[in-house]
Amino acid sequence: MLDDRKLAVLRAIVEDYVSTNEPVGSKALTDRHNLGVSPATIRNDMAVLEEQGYIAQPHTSAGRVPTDKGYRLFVDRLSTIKPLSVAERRAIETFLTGAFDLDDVVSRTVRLLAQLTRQVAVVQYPSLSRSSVRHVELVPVAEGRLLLVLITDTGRVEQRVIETHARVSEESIGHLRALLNTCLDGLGLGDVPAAVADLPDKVAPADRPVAAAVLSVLLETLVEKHEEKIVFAGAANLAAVDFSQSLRDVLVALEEQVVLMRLLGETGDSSTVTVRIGTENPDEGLRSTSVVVADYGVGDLTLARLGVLGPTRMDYPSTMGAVRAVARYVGQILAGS
Amino acid sequence: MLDDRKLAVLRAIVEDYVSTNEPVGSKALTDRHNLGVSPATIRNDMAVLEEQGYIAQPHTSAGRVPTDKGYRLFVDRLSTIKPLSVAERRAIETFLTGAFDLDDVVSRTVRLLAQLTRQVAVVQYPSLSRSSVRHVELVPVAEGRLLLVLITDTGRVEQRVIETHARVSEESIGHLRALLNTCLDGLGLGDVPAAVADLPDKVAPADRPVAAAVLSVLLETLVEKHEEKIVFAGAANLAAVDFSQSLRDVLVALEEQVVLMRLLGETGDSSTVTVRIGTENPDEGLRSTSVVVADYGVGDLTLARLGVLGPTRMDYPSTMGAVRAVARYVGQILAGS
DNA sequence: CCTGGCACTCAGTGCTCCTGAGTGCCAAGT
DNA sequence: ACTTGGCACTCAGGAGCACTGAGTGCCAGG
Repeated sequence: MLDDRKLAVLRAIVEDYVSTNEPVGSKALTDRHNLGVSPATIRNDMAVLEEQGYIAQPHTSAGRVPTDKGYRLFVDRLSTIKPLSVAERRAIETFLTGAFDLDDVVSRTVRLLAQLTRQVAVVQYPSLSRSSVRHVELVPVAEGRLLLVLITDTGRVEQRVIETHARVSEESIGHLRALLNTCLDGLGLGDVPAAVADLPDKVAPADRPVAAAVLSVLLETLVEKHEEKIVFAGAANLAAVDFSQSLRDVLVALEEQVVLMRLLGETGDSSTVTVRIGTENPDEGLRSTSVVVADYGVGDLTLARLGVLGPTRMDYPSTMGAVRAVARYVGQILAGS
Repeated sequence: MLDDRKLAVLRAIVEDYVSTNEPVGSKALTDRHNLGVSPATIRNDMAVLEEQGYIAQPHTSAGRVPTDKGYRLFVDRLSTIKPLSVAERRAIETFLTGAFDLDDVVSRTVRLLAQLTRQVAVVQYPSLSRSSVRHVELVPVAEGRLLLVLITDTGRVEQRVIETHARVSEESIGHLRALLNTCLDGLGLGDVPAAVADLPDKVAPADRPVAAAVLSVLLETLVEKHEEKIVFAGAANLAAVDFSQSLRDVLVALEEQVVLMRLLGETGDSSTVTVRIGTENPDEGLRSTSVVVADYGVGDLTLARLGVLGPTRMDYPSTMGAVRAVARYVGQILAGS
């Protein structure tokens, strides 16, 4: 259906259009790439490509521009992920290794990725549900108030205040703390609800009300924080691109946590880097953008996702390279800390 | 120098320009405001106002536009802060009262303020240094590792990992924890360094190395986190305004923590709401924006600042009203929790 | 199947002209 | 001394128009 030369033509069109941001014509193509044929031949090929929906003309007397379908083909079959340069790798390393807590890792990552790709970077916090309990702590903070601190093996720390309505003795707290830790330590957070179910029976009857309060808050925390936090950076890079009037829509979308979730979330398959192009995006305001997403995690365990959002007209190979590299490094950093 | 009518003219110009976003001419002024004089008279007044630098013409045959100096006069002498409507107050209340931790309060606040003013909202986290210690907790998380958790009376929780290089007995930890809490409880964070200085002497000799490690991390935390966190929201509202090509500069500025710090920070005086207009701003990229800032805190204690950033052409009375109201409510929320 | 040639299309540019909002100034009125 | 109507002047922005040139589609010949 599409012979090799036509694919080469499509590749050339994508590359040229990405770098110049102008519709590319048959003449320009033969000049810049040595395809070994004349412009007229190219024109025939382009006519076919257009008929199949891979490219389009903004207006009759203009060159061709790749369609979403064209980019899709390019990403799937005509390009390979471009590894980062040594300098870039080193930059990542030095930039990320200084981080001292999870917030810091995430905020550095998102800024780094934005800078590296000159686009908008999006990073999801390591999912609570996929990590496991390292420690649970109960701290009395005031009369009738306890603080529950939950520390996970990914370095995430959640804290919540518990209203006990009654004074609780140091001793009871000690018991509860010990009980919680022996039962939950090392448990995957997803398994906590089950493990918690039969805990009340093991508590001295006098402490039951307090235990109930603590456990309900604990479960609440797991559920609530399951709606995972996502941050982004590099919005300024959007202004550099010409988004006609839809820039506003894109910014609005970025500020919606829910939209960001979907943005990263719905990539089902397990390849290293996934790309969603233009109208493949679920969200209305992001129809003219593409998203490059990768999982990150420790070892085989996927903790969360990160990615980059930019115009469909983006340098996919490089962006994919950057996203993949950063995802790997973040995994290493998390594993090491 | 400027009689009452000239001031009225300036006020009218500001109001009209803010609402229409178009240079306002003498005719339009007499039509929309009943000033009781003819356009010709207004023209004379406008000539004077222009000579004094309060207004300017974009080009010869156009109406007048307020200058930064004009807005300044308007804000200082020609307008009063406009209180929010009842509906708006209620919205604030319902929006903020659901918050369950500090992060939540801040993130709700910033989104609320952005929505209320239809501009970019900026909120600074309650400053660590002005709050005081509610509780210090030490938790062993692994062989040779302790977690230090610092809880302040503003609900802020800081945690850091301490490498002790050696196993520490539960007992030693208990001692240290008790010691820290008795010495530091209720202390302003600014006073902690001094109080910490003579702590090592009170520790059993065997525990000295551990204590030293803990204290140094504690001090580090105070210093590092003193660089206070600032968040913003509502960037999408910028796109609605026409910032010529400087939108990019504004976005860049917003993503720089340092710039945001300065933005909120350098308002010296103690009036409820301060306004910085256009070129009064320290930062290069924000020369065409104005900032409306207010302190917030509990009682007389100022904890931090929040504010709004928008085009110099903004509705100052309403914006100031919204900022002031939100600042008060946040104070109440923080006091109540 | 490729190629050169040719007629055709049309966005973008530069030009002029025109309109209308708005000004500044002046001389007359209160 | 201030206000006012009148009037000439300015100039941004829009409409109309011709021109240019990049780019196309198609066809006949290699």
